[in-house]
Amino acid sequence: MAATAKERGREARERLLRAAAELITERGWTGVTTRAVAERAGVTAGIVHYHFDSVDALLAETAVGTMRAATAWLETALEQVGSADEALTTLLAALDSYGGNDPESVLFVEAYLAATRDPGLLERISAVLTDLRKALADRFIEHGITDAEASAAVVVASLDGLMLHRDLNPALTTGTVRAVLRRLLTTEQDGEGNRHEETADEGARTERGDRW
Amino acid sequence: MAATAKERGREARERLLRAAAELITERGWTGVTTRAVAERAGVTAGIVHYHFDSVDALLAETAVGTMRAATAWLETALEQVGSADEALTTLLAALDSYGGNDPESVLFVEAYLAATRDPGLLERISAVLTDLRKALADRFIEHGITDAEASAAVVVASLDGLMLHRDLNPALTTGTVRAVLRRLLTTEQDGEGNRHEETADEGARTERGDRW
DNA sequence: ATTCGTCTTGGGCGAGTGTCCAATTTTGAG
DNA sequence: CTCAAAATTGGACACTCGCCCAAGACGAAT
Repeated sequence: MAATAKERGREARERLLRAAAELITERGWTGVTTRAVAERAGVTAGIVHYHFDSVDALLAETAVGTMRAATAWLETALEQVGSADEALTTLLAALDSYGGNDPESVLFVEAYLAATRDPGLLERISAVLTDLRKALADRFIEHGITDAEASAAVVVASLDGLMLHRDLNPALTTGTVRAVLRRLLTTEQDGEGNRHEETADEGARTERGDRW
Repeated sequence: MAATAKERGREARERLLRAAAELITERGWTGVTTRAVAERAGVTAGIVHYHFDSVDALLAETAVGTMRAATAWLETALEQVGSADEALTTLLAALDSYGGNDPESVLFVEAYLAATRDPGLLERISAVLTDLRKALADRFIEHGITDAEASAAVVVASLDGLMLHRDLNPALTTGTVRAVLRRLLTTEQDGEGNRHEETADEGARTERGDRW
């Protein structure tokens, strides 16, 4: 067998995946073309159909892979969290870590819309998000949050919505959103005061004037 | 001048706008073509560039027009609302009124993503959503909701995120979401119990097993 | 040195794209 | 009836699209 040839092939394949991810956010799902992907990856156009069955197959694999990587990172980050508030902060910080228009988040939404027209893609994406929801719900359960699964589902969905709206609404700063979202997290003994288990780290991560 | 001719022209123009709106949700923003729009509108392809400067101009006008109409309807609906909970119910019901994949909501998201690549479109869309946010915030203020503007902004953004996720998560029913979202609406004297001004109409609109 | 498997090249195919425009039809105004 | 404005037609332009494939490149195995 050809160890080096196979290796180089794998590398080209991965460059194509990365190039496709960039182009999805830049041009939109249906706006990504064979030749544009090839050019950005530094290969010729013919290569694309050697490594992938079709452009749609390339886009689907790119999207699922990118989403899986991003959520896997989030899930391990959530494991090291000491309170429900901190879990919320972790999620918001992930969005915050990018500039005005986070390319990775845009890819998420492009993938959702593409899944609208591709049942196979829908199923693969559902699996990715189910895992993320479960990871967040587990944290919520652990810290006694009421209605943990439903709360986690709404929070995860809301994050995507907030991402879409951040360009449309200058007032949507991380700090503001955090203050609102934490209200939907309540604990059992929350009846007398709506206070949360940990309010100490209030403005801990708001040091930068982040506008996400 | 030609009154009837002008009238027919106006009608053709509006048919093009409606056809474009359908195709945006079916094929995605960048997947809409001159000829497809013309065919669905029942006119020849040349007409498109008689009534519109370009395909992008047609798409932008379609999106802004559709969004403006939808939000205007919502805004008047919100005016006749008697409590903050009822405002929430009104918004959720708007999403709920459509089947598995609401074509109008998908158009919203397609427009957001398109606005990512078109500053002019971004500005027009921002104006539409600012009005909707303000209408909701006014209701919240009227009924003593804490942090009204921020809460309204998060709710409106979350709605779009929930729309995207409803196909990915069978558990996201209207009733479940409502129960979670209402928690982020708190009033001044909410300190002793986290109860809301009106809890009477709890399951009022959940009669159908709606899955949105 | 020859064979083999893998990857890569570059060009070509038919179909589809946005946009334009001269010619034609429709229609109300003079 | 005549005429000009508005709306429409159908075809053409120069590209770009996804996909395919014969031909070559090149290191590894024999």
